[in-house]
Amino acid sequence: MNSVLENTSKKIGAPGIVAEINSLAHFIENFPLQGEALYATVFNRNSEIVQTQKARFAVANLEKILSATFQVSATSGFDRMSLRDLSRQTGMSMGSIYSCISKKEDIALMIADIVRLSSELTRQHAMQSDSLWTKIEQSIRFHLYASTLLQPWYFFLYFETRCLPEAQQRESKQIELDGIKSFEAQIKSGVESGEFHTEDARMVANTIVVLLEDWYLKPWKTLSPWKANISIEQREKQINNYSQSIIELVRKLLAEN
Amino acid sequence: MNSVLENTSKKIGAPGIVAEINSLAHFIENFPLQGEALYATVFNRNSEIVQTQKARFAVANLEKILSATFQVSATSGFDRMSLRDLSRQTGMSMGSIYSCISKKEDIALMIADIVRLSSELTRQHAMQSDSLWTKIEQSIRFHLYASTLLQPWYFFLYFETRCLPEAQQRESKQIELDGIKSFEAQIKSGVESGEFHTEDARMVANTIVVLLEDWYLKPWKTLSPWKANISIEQREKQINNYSQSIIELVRKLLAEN
DNA sequence: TAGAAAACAGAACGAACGTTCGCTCTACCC
DNA sequence: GGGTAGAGCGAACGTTCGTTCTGTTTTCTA
Repeated sequence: MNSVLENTSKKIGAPGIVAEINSLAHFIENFPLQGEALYATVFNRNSEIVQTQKARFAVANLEKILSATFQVSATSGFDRMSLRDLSRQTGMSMGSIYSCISKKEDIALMIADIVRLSSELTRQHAMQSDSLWTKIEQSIRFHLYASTLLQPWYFFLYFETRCLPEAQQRESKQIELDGIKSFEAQIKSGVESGEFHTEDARMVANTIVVLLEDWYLKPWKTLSPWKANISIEQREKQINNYSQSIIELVRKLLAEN
Repeated sequence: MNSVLENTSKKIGAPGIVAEINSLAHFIENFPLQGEALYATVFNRNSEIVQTQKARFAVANLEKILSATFQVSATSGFDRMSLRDLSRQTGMSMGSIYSCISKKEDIALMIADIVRLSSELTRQHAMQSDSLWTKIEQSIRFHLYASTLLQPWYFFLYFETRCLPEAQQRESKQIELDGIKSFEAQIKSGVESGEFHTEDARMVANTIVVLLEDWYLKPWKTLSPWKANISIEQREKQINNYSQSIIELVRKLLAEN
């Protein structure tokens, strides 16, 4: 356990993202939840859930299982996805799957955990900026970056929350409310200092949050035409367009009159 | 078949809402999809699906079945709701349920149909206003009114679209895209005439639509504290607050600079 | 390289699912 | 007021689900 991401109490320490990040490429360099490291994190943070003991097998199988889960459940939902579907899609036998997890629900739990971790990481880091406006801007950009890289994860949590135990459901709602509150607080203090002008900070904050959700929930909107595999440069352009749209919109909402 | 709502081809004629509606109470007087008439409409528009022939029985049972579906599936989802749950909740036997519908999926189909009808009705009617700004304002208000009265229906369609056949899934997405396009077109023509000012009509339109969705998707946000049974006057106040928030926001987004 | 431990395979299990079937009941018609 | 169509009922059906179990193979270690 040499990483803050790997403890089992699921508290996180100081994030490993450096302060000044201004492009997707740069974000990717610093974002810890990608590739093999992502599944290693899943393994380490869920050692009580994951049955497989050897990290080498566990990480490889978690990747297969979770990827297949995203593929299958994207169209028909988690409930309709049977473990036989999963077995077919992963090429693993029932026994293999159950030597990795112990319940179907575990899959959903692990996904929810990673999304919460990702949200926490990006939000905490955005808070490191010094000016109010930069904090808002960075929060928006980081959230878009992270939810792009982990799109299937964010999407899954949103639509499958109801598969989770009630305590986890409440926690997911709380994360959204915290997001709104965080933006609201920044806007309000900007209003007090005379930097921003609005009579409804709550509404502006809420608008930001729902626009951020829209990004990973509705990739089919022509607003952000989503292809499975496009180059990082193209994706960067897409995100920049959308984040600029949001930022311009917020700027107008917070401008004088 | 004496009403435009009752034909089986599911085309709708001129809506029965009169032009000038400025309060929830007034909207309720004119909105055809309420109370018993709502379930009569379900029956008439789905005569091929509904097995029960006598309207008297069919309407009563559809009300029981659909109400129970909303109650049960709100927390656990449509897939997890078994027909035995439904039997318990409605007090009907399995046989009775199947003498009303012929497949579980039929329930979702009927709900989807009503939501589409409601969207169509409210949008068409809002278009009857003469000024551009009033059209936008009315579209927003009507949508909030309708999605409040039919909140469980709108909520269900959003979250259970994936239970529907693929053609229906595409249709649901199309409705959202049409909604955006409709707002976008009005904003654009306002920009051309100099009435509005924005460089990103699409984004403003999209923002309106996601804020409208937010209303019926997240009743738990303290933004719009949702209690099951509050008086019409209180509900009216709630909606007015929220619609005023949206309208003010849009006004600011379309104002000069 | 022998032996223990872990991972894997897939048949088997009981529960629960959506649906059907044979039957009873009831309201309305001539 | 007997006949009948249709509504209501609930046990039973075949299927599929999540999960378990019993071997077999692979991997690690000494």
